[in-house]
Amino acid sequence: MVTRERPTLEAVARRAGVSRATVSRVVNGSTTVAVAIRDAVNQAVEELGYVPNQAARSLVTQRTESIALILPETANRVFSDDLFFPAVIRGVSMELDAADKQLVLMMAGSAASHDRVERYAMAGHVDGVMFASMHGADPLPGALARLGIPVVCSGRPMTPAELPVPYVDVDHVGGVGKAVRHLLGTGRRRIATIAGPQDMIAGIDRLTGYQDTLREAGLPEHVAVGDFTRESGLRAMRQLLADDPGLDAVFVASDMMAHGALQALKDAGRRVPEDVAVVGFDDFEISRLSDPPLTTVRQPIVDMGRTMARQMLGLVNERPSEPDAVVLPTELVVRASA
Amino acid sequence: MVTRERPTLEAVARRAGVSRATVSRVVNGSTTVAVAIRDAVNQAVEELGYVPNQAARSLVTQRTESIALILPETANRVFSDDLFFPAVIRGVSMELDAADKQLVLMMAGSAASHDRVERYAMAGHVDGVMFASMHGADPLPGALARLGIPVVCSGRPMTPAELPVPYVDVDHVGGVGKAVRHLLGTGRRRIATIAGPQDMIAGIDRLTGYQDTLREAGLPEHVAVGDFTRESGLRAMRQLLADDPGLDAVFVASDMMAHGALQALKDAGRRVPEDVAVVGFDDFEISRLSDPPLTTVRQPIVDMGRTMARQMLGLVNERPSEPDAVVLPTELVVRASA
DNA sequence: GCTCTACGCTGTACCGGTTAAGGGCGGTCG
DNA sequence: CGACCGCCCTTAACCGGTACAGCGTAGAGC
Repeated sequence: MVTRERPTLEAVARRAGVSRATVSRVVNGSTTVAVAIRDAVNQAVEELGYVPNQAARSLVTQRTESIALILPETANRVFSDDLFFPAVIRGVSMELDAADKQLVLMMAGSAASHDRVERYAMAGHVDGVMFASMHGADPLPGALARLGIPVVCSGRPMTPAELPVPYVDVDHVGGVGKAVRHLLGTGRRRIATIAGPQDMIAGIDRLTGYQDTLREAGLPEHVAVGDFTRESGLRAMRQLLADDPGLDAVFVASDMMAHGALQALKDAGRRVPEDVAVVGFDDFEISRLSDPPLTTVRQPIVDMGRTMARQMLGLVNERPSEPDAVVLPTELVVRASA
Repeated sequence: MVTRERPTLEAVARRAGVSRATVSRVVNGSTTVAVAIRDAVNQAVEELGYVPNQAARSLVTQRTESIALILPETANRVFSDDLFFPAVIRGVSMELDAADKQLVLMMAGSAASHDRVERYAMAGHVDGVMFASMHGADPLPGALARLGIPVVCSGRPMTPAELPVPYVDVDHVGGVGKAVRHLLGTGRRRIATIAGPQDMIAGIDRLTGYQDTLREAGLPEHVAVGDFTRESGLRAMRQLLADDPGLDAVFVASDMMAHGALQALKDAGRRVPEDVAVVGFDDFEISRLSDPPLTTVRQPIVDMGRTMARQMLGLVNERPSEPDAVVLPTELVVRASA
C-alpha cells in the first residue's frame, strides 16, 4: 500500500503561516478568527487537499460521527428471503445521511458476533448502537445502555424490567385486530393463523392480536407457528389444512409466510379467496404482484428505520427530540386475497 | 451521555504492576513476554474489562480494521426493488466477518455523497473501499487508488485507461450467448431483447452478447432499453410488442425486468412460453416462483461479493492472494419460460 | 501618554495507544 | 571471578488532532 503522505494540520499551519490551533479552529468553523487569516488557511487547506484525520480527532473528542445498526441474524438470513431488514436499513440510512453520520452495519447472528458487537461499541468505534428487531430477551441492548452507550431498538424489548431503552415499534395487536375483523366481516368463521416465531415480540404480539379478536367473537383458535420465512409458511399451511380441511380463512403473521401459504393452498387445490381467504402482515412490494394480490396489514418499516435513527441522533446530541417509545400505526390494505 | 469511565492501558498497567508498553505487547499477543507477567496482565484486563481504544490505536498504526462497501445508488434504489445489492452485501459480509474486519456500508447515489465518500476514505476511516457496480465512468475508484487507498470494483470499470483497479465481474457475453442460442435451438426466430442501462458495464455487455449471437445467426435485432427495474421491464415489453406483435422470444437483461415483461405479456394475452419465450439474467430466488418459473442466466452474485472481499483483504495485507481481475462464470438455468 | 480591556492568536498539555531504543539482571564462558 | 551476552522489561517519543491558558496588540478612556 502506497499511502501517499496525507497532509496534516501542521503542514497546513506552516503553509498558511499560522499555528496548528488556528487551523483547527478554522477547519471546525470557529467564529473568532480574523477574515484574512481564515481565508489564508482555507486556501492552504485547498492547495494541500487537507482532510482531518478522524482517528486523531476521535481520540480527543471521544466521538466518531458514526452509528452502528445491528442485524441480529446471520448475513444469510438477513439478505435472502427477507425484505424487512433492507427496508429498515433504507429508513435509517436516509436520516443518518441527512445528519452526516456514517452508518456501520453489523450482522450478529452468532453468539461470537455478540461479543464482537459489544467490544466494537466499547472500543469507541461508534457513538451509538441501533438494533433491528431482536430474538428473545437479548441482554446486549441493556448491557450497552448500562455502559453509557446510546441504544435504540426496533421492536419493544422483551425485558422491560431492565434499565429501559428507547424503542420504536408498530401497533401489531391493533393491525391484526383489523385484519381478523375484516375476515369476520366477510363471513369467515373458521379462521386459522400462521404465527411468527414466539421468541420475537412481533411474533408474540401478532398472535395475541389474533387470539384476542377470535375470543371476542367467540370463535375457536387454530394456530400453527412459522419463522417468518416463505418456506415455513408453506409447511405451516399444509399442517393447518391437514388439521382442519374445512378452514375458510387464515391470518398469516408475515407476507413472506403468506406467499408460502398461497403456494400450499394452490398445491392443495384451494381457490383464494373463494375457498380460503388469506391476509398477510407487512405489505411488501411483491405482495401487490402475487396471484392473487395479497390483502395484508401494512406496517411502515421505512418509517421505523427513520424514527429509530432520529431517536438515536437525539440521544447522541443529548437533546432527545423523540419520545423514548414510539408506536407507529398499522393499516389494513385490502386486495384480492381476502 | 454518561460514558462510564472506560479503563485505559495505563489503568491495566498499574493494576498488573507493569508498564504500559508491556500491557500493549500482551494485548497484541507478542511472544516475548514472560508467562507470569502475561498471566498477571491478562487477569488485570479481565478484571477491569479493558477494551483497547480503537481511535488511539488507529492513530499510530494507520489502520482501522474496517472496510467500506460503496453502493453507488440512493438508498431508495438499493433496497426497494433490487435483489442484487443484498446478495453482494451478503457475500462481502461473509468474508470480512471471517477476517474480523468491520463492514462499513455507504450509499452514494447523489453527487454530494460522492464527495463524502472520498473525504471519508481519505480521513482514514477505512482501510479500503469496495464498489458494488457502477454507473458510467465513475472517477472515484481511480481517484482513491491514486491516493494509495486499496480499491476493488464489482463490474469491469468503464475506463481502463486509468491506473487499473482490481475488479471482479461475470461473463456477461458468454452467458447471454448461451441464453440466445437456447432460444434459437428451440426454433425461435424473432428474438427481441430488453437491455439494461447503457451506462453500466452489465447493461452494455449483455446487449453485446445478444447482438453478437443474433448477428452470427443472421437474424435481425430488436432492442428496447430498461433500467433493471421491474417497472421498466413492463414498459419495454409493451413497447416491443407494439413494434413487433409477431415476436416469439425475448432475452431480458435482468430478472426483475423479466418479471415485468411476464406481466406485460400476460396483460397482452400472450402465453409463455407457447407464444413468447422469455429468458432473464440473474437467477434470483423469486424467479423459481414466478408464473411460469423463469428460465434465466445465473450469475454468482454472492460469490462476486466474496471474491471482491478476498481481493480487498489481499490488498490491505499487501500480499495479493487473488489476481487483479476475476471473471466468474455464468450458467443457463432452464425452467418453464423458455 | 498611560492603563485597562477585549479580542485573537500561539503555545502546549493531553487523548490512549504503539514501538524503538535503552537498561537491569541472571547466566555463561574464559 | 569478571566480562559479556541475551532476554525482558521500562522509558519515552510519537501519531494528529482539540482546547485551554496565556500573551501580545490595538483601541478606548481619562
